[in-house]
Amino acid sequence: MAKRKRITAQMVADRAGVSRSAVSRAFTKGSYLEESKRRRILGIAAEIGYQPNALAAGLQGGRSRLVAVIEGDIRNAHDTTLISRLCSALNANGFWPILVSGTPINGYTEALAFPLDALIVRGGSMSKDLVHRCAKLGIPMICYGRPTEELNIDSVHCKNQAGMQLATELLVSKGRQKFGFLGGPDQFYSSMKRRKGVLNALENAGLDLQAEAASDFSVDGGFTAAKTLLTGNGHIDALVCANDAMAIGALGAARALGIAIPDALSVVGFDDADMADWQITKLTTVRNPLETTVQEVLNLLVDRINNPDRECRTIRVEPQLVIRGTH
Amino acid sequence: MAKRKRITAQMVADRAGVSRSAVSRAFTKGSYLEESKRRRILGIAAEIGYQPNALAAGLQGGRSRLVAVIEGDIRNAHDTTLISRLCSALNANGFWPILVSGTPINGYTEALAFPLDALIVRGGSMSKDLVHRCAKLGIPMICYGRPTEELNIDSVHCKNQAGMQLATELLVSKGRQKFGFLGGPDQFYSSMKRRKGVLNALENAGLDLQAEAASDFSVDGGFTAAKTLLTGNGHIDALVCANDAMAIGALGAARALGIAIPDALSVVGFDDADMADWQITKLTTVRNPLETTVQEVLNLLVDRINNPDRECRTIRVEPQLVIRGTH
DNA sequence: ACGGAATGTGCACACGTGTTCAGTACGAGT
DNA sequence: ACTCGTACTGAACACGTGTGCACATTCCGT
Repeated sequence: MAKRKRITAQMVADRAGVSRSAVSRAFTKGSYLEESKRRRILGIAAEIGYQPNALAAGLQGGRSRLVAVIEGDIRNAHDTTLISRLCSALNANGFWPILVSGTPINGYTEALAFPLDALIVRGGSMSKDLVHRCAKLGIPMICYGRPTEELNIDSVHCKNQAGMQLATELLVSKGRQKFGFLGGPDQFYSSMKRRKGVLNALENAGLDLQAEAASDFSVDGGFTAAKTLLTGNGHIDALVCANDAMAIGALGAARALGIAIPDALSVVGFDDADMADWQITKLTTVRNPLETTVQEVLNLLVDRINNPDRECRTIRVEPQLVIRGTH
Repeated sequence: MAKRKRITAQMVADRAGVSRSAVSRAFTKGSYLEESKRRRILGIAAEIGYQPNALAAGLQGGRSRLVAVIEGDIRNAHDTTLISRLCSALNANGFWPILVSGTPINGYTEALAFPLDALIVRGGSMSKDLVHRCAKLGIPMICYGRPTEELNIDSVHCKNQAGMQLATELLVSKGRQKFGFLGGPDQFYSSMKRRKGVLNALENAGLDLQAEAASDFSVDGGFTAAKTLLTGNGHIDALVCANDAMAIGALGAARALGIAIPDALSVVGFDDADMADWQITKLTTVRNPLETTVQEVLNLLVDRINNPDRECRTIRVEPQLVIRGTH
């Protein structure tokens, strides 16, 4: 073997005694071709294992069905899950996701070597250069996790502020009065908005934020930060966390300190990640719905491809309170 | 815009007053081209945003640098992490991973529409058809998670049996005598081998397995199964779990039942997943090293591309005992 | 001054496909 | 019989690139 010889349409044509065009037509539905001939061609193709070369087809002017998914540096397990689902959805809709991860070399513009049908990127991984080049080349760009109206780019993101406000209001309604907030890295858009949600709810209730700490969206980070927060001077009876991982760390810290949950302390998170629903966790949280987000991204993408000149759109996904056992 | 006009080498050539060949050569290192001319070309290319079209280049006979990564139906969080790392590594080495996930339609053979440089697949997601077609087309196939010598396919997998045996021996050396085993789905190759490791260690120590249950590699599954196991008739002082997720579920079950860990019960897992090292967990486990696996897969791949006719190779990755706090 | 090596460049081909365009065969309508 | 429309087909082109080959130019040694 070794010779890596690709099976071409010409071979099928020779074998079937037809022209190469006929073979192409046999695979293109909506083309004129005598039914018996089409069946014979498809039969021979299956027999010798012929498949139209997607590269050549993509070159041929039309759509390539290739979509770059810029993963960037992933921190959050929830993000990894989202990407995985997104790729599945792309597959199911006949697209081929090319995953671009790791640290950016040229702001991820290397991926533009392919004639992409679209490019999907997380808000945090967008570079000016990438945006500029995509616009110039006319490649649709879909962003998730952050609004991008000002850049004239389609985007999908969860209503972070409203969601966290909902969760905080729940705790207020339970009679909690001394609130702490466990945030993520400063530059994270989502963490900033979620914090705002907490402050809004507290202001509406005439309460103040008693304590605050920032960590890195990880379980361990949450554990350490919560431990400090809970052993600090001011007493706290409610801890709102900017994501589920940190909330779970906080639960561990409370347990280590002998603080009863939810009797002495309410803890809520954000995302409704897998681990929030574990029986050993049962974290009260806010659902940041993956399926909806994925579906909306796909809708935007398909819609944009069919109608390249339409106005850009920003989809705000509705968060949802998930009542479990830690509030 | 809308016209999605790709910038071609010809445009750069016109602008620079050279032939199109010169432009191609400017981007191909190792080609003869006057240095000043090369610089001028690259300058103009950067200016108008030209990049060689990877599709056209791939079509041109040589390597396409495309690698299909068959993800299949992912169950395990650890698998998702592996795939993410794998894609990063492929990126870093100049390959473009096309992710194929979801349920197989034709045994994942649709991905062969691309002239792939290679195809990476998990042991569990291999179909006879896929193997056959790849062999016929001369596309290198790398498998991970299962040995595949009999199929003449390169593969990488962890020494499941030896690893679990190591962990069991650790518990034996601590004086544990009543062992339970928490396994995964029957058809999982890895679970089977890990169980064998437990039995080996016990046999060497003259001990019997006291109790056994099978679950689904998930935290919740582990929780439920462990609860049953721990409340059953036979008393148990050591619980060996086929992966970390189930072990963490088991830890939760023990806590719920008021069983002190590690005083009254030892628990060990397998994988050394992220969650095993959480401060709230500190699970004693066996490292199934991701980085090594990824690196070995990449080595096999590059080596195979450079030398298509070499003998197939099976790499057995050495597991490593990770001592933490639950044994 | 002259032959030959060394260096640099452009032409043309190949890669494998989808699709347009002109053209053939054939049946039906007048 | 003649025209017209219909069903079908093959030749040819375009997509954008890398590279073999032949040719042009420069340089050097004698």
